[in-house]
Amino acid sequence: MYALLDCNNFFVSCERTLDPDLDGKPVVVLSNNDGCVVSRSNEAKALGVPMGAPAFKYRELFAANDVKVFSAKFELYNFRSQQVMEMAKSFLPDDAYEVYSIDELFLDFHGFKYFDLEEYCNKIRKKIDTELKLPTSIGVAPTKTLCKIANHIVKKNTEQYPDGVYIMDSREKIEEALNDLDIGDVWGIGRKLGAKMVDHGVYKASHLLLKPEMWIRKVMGIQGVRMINELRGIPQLELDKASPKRSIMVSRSFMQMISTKEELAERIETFAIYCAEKLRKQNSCCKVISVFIQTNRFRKELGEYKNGFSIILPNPSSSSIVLAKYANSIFEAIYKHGFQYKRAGVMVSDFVPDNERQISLFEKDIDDKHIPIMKAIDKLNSKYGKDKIRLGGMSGKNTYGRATLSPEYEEFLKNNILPEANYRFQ
DNA sequence: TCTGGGGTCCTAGGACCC
DNA sequence: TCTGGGGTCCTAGGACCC
Repeated sequence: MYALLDCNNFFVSCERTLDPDLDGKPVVVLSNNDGCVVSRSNEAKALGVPMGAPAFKYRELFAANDVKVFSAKFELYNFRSQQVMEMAKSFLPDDAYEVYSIDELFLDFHGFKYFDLEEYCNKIRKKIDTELKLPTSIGVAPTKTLCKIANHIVKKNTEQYPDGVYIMDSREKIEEALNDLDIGDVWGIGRKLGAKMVDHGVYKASHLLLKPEMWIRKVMGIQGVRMINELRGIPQLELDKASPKRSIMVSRSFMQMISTKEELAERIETFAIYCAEKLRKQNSCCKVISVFIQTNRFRKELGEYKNGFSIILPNPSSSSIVLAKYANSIFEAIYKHGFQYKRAGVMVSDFVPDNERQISLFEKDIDDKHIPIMKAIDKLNSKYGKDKIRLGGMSGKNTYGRATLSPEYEEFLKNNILPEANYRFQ
């Protein structure tokens, strides 16, 4: 059996660890630039605030219902996430887990045959709840896809499962769950596939199992075949071990649109430098760097332009200086005057370990010279705080709108050295 | 006025090879 | 008038996830 441990309303729950007065009140957390709702308390959900709701459309509802609104504090969420993961992992043998996202952890209960899993999961949950003040749900089932569903069931039926644990351990329980579950709520069915399924009369998860495998294969590809096996209780997906990332992206939407070339160039350079720092943190060098820029897709009347381009580096690099230079040269090539830009980003990919760099015979390799400088900068920044040391030209302006930091959070930042995240970021 | 920021995997189709 | 049949590798784009 596998389990999925999932933190309930994670970002909101993190806010409540700083201020218990928020308990029982409607609370939402907003994305960067205070743009979208990315986490909602149960009370906020009950008021009809959807996930991803643009904040400006809900200001009145927030005010009318005294909803507490917070800007995202990713340092805090990462810190809490690591606390949860550490605590949960301590209940399992080495490597019998997969950190799936900032608030989700898969557990592998292989070898727990003689354990009462319900009782054991309760123990895990209670410890996290009492010591960290973070509520979680645990779904247990024979496959990862069914764990997702078991977890979903816990969250939907809190009165029925007040302990936050559901064990899906029989044919009948699985059948019942699949009969109840809308096809769009199956892990791996998104908006497009969901619509297509409905067109073909597949409304519930169980309907999918009635379709011939050839049809599944044609409509959904190989993933679909895996999915139906997982739904039948035949494991197709193993736990992924923590592995270095295969690509790294830094991108932002700008609170105010950017119309000068210099300002946008500066942002791109900053993004490239952040990419380089993340690369060095996982001891990788990249072979490819890409840059994209785009106007506001919600303001088409201002004119639309969107472009991006990748180049292969002469030598794999993790140098801030090198990556900033190439990012800028791409930017020069794709920039078009006369538009107001809303969003831009830099992505690096095609990694090699930094001790296995294959140096081009024909290009001079300057990366080696940069490495000592870079490492020194990284060290100073980790000691004294992000961006205390910067390359000349890197923007020092804070371009985020982050209006609603609380005094408790200022206090929290003062008292904690925040570790880096090493999992997928929400 | 105001609409996030990351990631992964798969597929189709083109380039190229013999 | 006639115009192979495979393979492999790479890339862009689309789908999904949180």
